Amino acid sequence: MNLSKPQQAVLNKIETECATTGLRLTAKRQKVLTILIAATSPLSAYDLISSYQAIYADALSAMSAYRMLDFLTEAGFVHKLSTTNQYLICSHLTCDHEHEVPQFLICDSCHDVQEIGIRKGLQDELESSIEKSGFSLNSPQLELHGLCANCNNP
Amino acid sequence: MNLSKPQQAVLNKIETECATTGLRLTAKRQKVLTILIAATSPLSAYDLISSYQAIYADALSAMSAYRMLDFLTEAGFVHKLSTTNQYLICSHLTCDHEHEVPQFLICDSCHDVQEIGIRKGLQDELESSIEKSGFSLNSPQLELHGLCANCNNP
DNA sequence: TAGGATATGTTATAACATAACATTTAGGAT
DNA sequence: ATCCTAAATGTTATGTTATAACATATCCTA
Repeated sequence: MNLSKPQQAVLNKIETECATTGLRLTAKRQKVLTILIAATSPLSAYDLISSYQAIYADALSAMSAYRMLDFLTEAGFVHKLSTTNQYLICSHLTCDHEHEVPQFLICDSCHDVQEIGIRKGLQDELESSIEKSGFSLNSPQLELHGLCANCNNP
Repeated sequence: MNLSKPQQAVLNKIETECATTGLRLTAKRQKVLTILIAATSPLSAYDLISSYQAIYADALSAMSAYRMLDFLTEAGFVHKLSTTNQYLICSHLTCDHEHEVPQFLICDSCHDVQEIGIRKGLQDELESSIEKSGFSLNSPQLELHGLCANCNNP
């Protein structure tokens, strides 16, 4: 499967990180990851299974697909959109700055998804509104639905 | 089905609002709503179906359940938690202040859910970080996972 | 190189959600 | 009052998402 240069950079970065941290990026996991890196939009688990079959001429069971997705999500390489049950590569992997709370703008018209970084002030505000309750956050993720710039001005 | 006084107040408020706005709160919808008002934790659609059967000795089909839930969610009386596929009554219906962006703190240990209001500063910050992209929001909802105060200090 | 941990294979099924079309009911117009 | 229409509900079937349970293979390490 052919990746563009920036896509290849993402894959390289993940490979390096796995080598460093001891996470096992097996052949199948790498193939799944490659599909997600190359995808132009978020994929459902079953989309992924179809792509896998089409691209690698090899079956991927639902069970395996979900296991791979769990692994990649756990590791922070991939995000799951709970509101649409889809998966997408983290778009901030090759940034240098500190990893932030992922925040997704999901267009309900064209289904495009943009991952934006949460701003510091916002994150602070969010956390303070929560700590008051004695609640401790566990990697929050924001999914915001609406219309993207294109669909707003057709 | 017996509701506590504050629960009854929620139901009354919704009945009044429907009478005012012309929304049709049919008998079945009211029964579903009553179950959700009385529930001590969020319910899945199929939880609701079981409760309905148990309480009203009458079948509720999946199709109907989802239709009722859609209606109640559309109307803003009920929220859906996308991360857990569960539904719960809006806990701010009998507040006087302006209705806010719903924000949920979901405990991954005891599964308790707390609905807190988003603070003004946070909402502003959120919106400004989004408008920059030309994106227009459509009733955002935040679901934040972590551990509640009880589970933090057992 | 044996043994345990991690990953994957396999089968089945659970859990969540909606399509499509028929029928009933509520409420306004005449 | 009763007809008409839109909204709601009934019914059947099926699509979609996700996991349980147990078998087998592979990898690392002592």
